[in-house]
Amino acid sequence: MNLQEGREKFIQTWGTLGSNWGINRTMAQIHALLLISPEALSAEDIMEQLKISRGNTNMNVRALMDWGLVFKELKAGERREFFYAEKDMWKVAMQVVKERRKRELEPLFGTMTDLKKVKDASAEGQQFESTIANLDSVIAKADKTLDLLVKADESWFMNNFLKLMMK
Amino acid sequence: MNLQEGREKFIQTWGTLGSNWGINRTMAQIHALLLISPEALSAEDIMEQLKISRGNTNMNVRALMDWGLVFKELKAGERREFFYAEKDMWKVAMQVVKERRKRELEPLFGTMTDLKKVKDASAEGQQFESTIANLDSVIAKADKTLDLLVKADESWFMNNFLKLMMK
DNA sequence: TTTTTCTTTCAAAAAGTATTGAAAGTTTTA
DNA sequence: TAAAACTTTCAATACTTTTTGAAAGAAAAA
Repeated sequence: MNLQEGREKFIQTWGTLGSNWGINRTMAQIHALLLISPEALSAEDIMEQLKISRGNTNMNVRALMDWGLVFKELKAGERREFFYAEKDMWKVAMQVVKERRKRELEPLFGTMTDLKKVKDASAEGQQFESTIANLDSVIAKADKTLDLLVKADESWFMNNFLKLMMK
Repeated sequence: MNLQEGREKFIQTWGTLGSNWGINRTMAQIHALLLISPEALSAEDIMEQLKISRGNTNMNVRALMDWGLVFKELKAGERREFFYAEKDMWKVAMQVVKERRKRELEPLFGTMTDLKKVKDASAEGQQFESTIANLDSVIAKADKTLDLLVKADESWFMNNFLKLMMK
């Protein structure tokens, strides 16, 4: 497998992986392309390399910036914008965890609070209450663990401790 | 919010959550319904409660069984099949982790092995090699961590240790 | 064996999601 | 100010995924 084939395979694999996890395939492909590009790319570059339209490129590059995975670079004497990706994959993983926690876990807390208020003496009510209480405790645990993981990334000690644990 | 409203809200929330994570919405809704049902339900029950077709019900119940989240129950003197869900949400989470690891991480290893073979002296080649090597190490770390987590579930000591850590 | 009851399959239709490309918007340059 | 160079928007279109329902299959009952 030569470089060109490798690049294509990586872009396609990352795209498939993304769509398995509820992330737009093109968004993941642009991310992959930027991850393996040594220099920041313009919208035009991305359009050409992935053979996608201008609109599609623009939308997905912005989404990637929203996720905190891609940044703009302003080149002196250049009018157009260039984009580059965070390339430290541990940081990428932490950023994704952080964002999904914010976007999905946080709204869930509100819903769980509402659902925990339901009271009903029937068998169905009992099962409902018990499932909700149990789920709530698992969600709370997951949240604490993810928080610990993300914070570890910002603390030298925990960072090393975790890396040791995962050896 | 009364029981009926709570049940509907839970089913809808679980469905949305599932589809955010690349899981068929209906599959997640059937799972939610079974999670809050004290008794095992027949295909007919599921069809009625979620207002979906027989084919859809059958396909998604089977998918849930494939995931190891739902089981068949044979009732004495009853011809049709009944279905119930594992209700311990910690076990549910572990089962999902286990399955996704098997379905997605394992095939990834093969691809990474191929991609690691690419050698190219150009700047693009250098960035490609470095991104792939870094990604490979993060994936390997994640895999070890998930393995630890799943195994912990089966070990009394690690189970208690982890629960303590996540306090 | 035939009928009944239930499960499974799958092609067609519907619903949902992503993509295009042209037009409008914005910023810089002349 | 006007033109040029680029970015953003969005309605129409294309594509993907899900759902339906009728038919076929299977197992139990008559």
